[in-house]
Amino acid sequence: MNNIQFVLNTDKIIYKNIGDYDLEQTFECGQAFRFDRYADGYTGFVEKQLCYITLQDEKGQNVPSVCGMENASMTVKLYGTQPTEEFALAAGRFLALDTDYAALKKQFAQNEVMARAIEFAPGIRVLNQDFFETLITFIISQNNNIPRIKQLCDRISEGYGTKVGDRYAFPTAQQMKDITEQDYRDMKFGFRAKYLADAVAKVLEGTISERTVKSLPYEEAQKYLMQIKGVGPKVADCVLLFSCRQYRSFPKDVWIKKAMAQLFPDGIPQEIEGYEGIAQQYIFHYARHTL
DNA sequence: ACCCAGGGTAACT
DNA sequence: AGTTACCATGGG
Repeated sequence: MNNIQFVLNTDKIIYKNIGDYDLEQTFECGQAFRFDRYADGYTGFVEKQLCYITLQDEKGQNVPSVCGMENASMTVKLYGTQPTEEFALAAGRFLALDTDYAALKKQFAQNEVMARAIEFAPGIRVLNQDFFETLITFIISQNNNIPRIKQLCDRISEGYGTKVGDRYAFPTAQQMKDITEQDYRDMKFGFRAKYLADAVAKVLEGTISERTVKSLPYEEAQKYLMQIKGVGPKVADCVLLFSCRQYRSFPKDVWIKKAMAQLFPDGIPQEIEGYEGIAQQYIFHYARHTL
């Protein structure tokens, strides 16, 4: 774990000495569906606050990527509110600034194939997103392509989320409580309609609680999430990896299955043990852009 | 028109 | 335990 070093300003937080980071690799690698490229960076919601995220090189110049740079920084500008120290820490965790990626990558790169995948996209970070949003968006993701997943996530946000500035936050479970299965069908969610209704209901009635998921060991947490209709091993793994810090959770989609067969015919290399999920992001990105 | 998508379920061997 | 059709929709 790293210490998160930051400076609070009136409307923004500046994180210092952040190590390798690439905004496009991080926000467009299929882990988050509600961040948009804007000006020199990306906008989206962090902890229900609308943020504008940019990276700076050692001279303070905005750049899309700071891989290989010393003393790079990240700026998170808030819309219409003042950052607190508590928010700065939470946002830092969301953005994975508290995790020592230099050490992880050094360990992974002892494997030759992993070294290649990391070199291809050294600025990927696994975000730590909101539990409920991650659950819902990855139910939507099943048997669906990324552009359309984004579209459907936007649709549900614009219909039921809180408007902040000119954008809509992803709705809470409470905000989604009156959406019926038919409503989801009318919004073109297709066969996922009943899955979404079940997920929201189980979260609201407490059958699925965020606190419980986060307290359980990996295997039990996966089974626990699979109580929800339409949540199988892949969706559960995505939720655990992208919102519960279960870094050994290894979502296996069609791309990863293809990539693993080709890149690692002998199975998962021991160099990534314990952090298969983080390693998986490099492999996923590498596979999608080269295979 | 055609294939496929960051899959899951149910109904089969 | 390991296959396979089917599910809705629309991006490319």
